[in-house]
This record gives sequence, C-alpha cells and structure tokens, in this order.
Amino acid sequence: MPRARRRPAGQDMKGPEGKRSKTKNLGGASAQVESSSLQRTPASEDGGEALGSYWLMKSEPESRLEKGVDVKFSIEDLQAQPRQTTCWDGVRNYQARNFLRAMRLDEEAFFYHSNCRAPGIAGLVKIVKEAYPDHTQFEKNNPHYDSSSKEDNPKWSMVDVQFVRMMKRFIPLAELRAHHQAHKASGGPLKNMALFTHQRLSVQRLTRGGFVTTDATWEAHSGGDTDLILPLRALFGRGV
DNA sequence: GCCAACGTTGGC
DNA sequence: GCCAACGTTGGC
Repeated sequence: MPRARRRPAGQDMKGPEGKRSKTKNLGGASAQVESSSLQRTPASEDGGEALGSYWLMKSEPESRLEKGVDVKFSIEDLQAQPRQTTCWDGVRNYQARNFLRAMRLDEEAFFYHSNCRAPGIAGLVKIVKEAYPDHTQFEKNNPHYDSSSKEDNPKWSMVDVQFVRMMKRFIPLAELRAHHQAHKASGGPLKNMALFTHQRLSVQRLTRGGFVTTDATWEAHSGGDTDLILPLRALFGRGV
C-alpha cells in the first residue's frame, strides 16, 4: 500500500495501518478539491462499473518504522489475522480514499507487496466490509492521526479485506513492468496500469484501461469469463 | 543507502 | 494561482 502502511488488526480492531500507500496528507483544503475531482470520474469511465471493479492494494511486507510504529503487513500477516481479515487503515491520500469508498462487497483485489526485496503481486483478497470511518485518524498516537478531521465529519475511510488465496505464482514487479512497457507500444491491456502511471498510489482500480483496456480486449484476453484473474491468466498463463 | 518521481506545502 | 522547497514513496 501506499505507503500506507498497515499493521495487523482484526477486522474490528485497530490495527493495521497499514498499508502503505497512502500518502498522507492532512490538509483540509485539498479535501474538497479532491472529492470533487473524484465525483467527476464516474466508475463507468474506467470501465469498472459494468463488470464490477478489480483492485490492487499495496502493503509493505518488511518492517519499517513510521513514527515509531512498525508498518509491516504482508499477505502472510493477513492470513494470520482472526478470520484472515483486517481493516485497511492509514490511507491518507484522497484518490486512494475515494477508491476505498468505491469498493463494493465481494469485489476482489490483488495484494501487492511494496518497498521490499521482492515487490510484486502476492495474492488475492476480497472486500468484506464497505467503507466506514478510519478510526486511526482520531488517535493521537497513531502515525496517521489527522488533527484536522472531525468525528462528525470523518475525512478518511477504510474497508475490511479478507484473504482469498495466494497467487499460484508470485508475479514480480519486473514482469508486470515488462508487459507494461511492451503494451505501451502494442496497445495491450497493461499499457495504462496505475502501478506505473500513478506509481505512488496505494489503492488502485484495475480498469479495462489498466488491465484490460476495452471490451474487445477484455474479451480477447478473458475468453468472456469474468473471473478476476483471467486478465492475469491471459498474460501469464494458468500458473497464476 | 541512493535517488528519481511525484505529491504537498506555503510564500508570494 | 504559480512554483520552489520539501517530504514521501518505493524501486533498485
């Protein structure tokens, strides 16, 4: 995640903050700017709506201290949580937050390991609770405390995610990048993948412009099946 | 540990 | 509203 880091916590616990990705910024003025820009971008614009959206969420699998708190949270850490579920707290970037708010129950996300020895897609998780206020924004000792956020109008949100499975084969960043590079020339499905075009975004939507560019390419790459991993299978084979 | 990219802050 | 300084992200 962004560097949003997270740490473990059970679904209703507090905890994780983790994921990284996020960038925190706590400014107030920008909040309104951002949310309006979000609303300007209908989900259908990136193709997520009709078929449901697919997501990519970054988390740091190796220890790193942020204001004295270890933000490590790997997919193995998620598996070790009660019900293999955690709340995705700590996102402090408006674009990422808006994606959290757009997530719907049972949609799946790729769990991406970032800022580590082996960056890449490690597994699949699913949304088991839609967006609700991120309690860590009100906790003064939390690294992601936001003094500008009010309880009666929380600025930041989180969702709960549950482990689904590991990828059959870990997909390294380098491999994704190689496809991205090739697709920029060929017009392939990864040509606009946010992992590369919006590198610092910790919560990303895998749109048809990112993984599967258009309906036509979706069909070509998925064989008409809407299984989340088909886009990846089309690219990497049955091993994922 | 380095450093490029990029988002945020704040002076003007 | 511009933009330079600064801080963070995150691969290498």
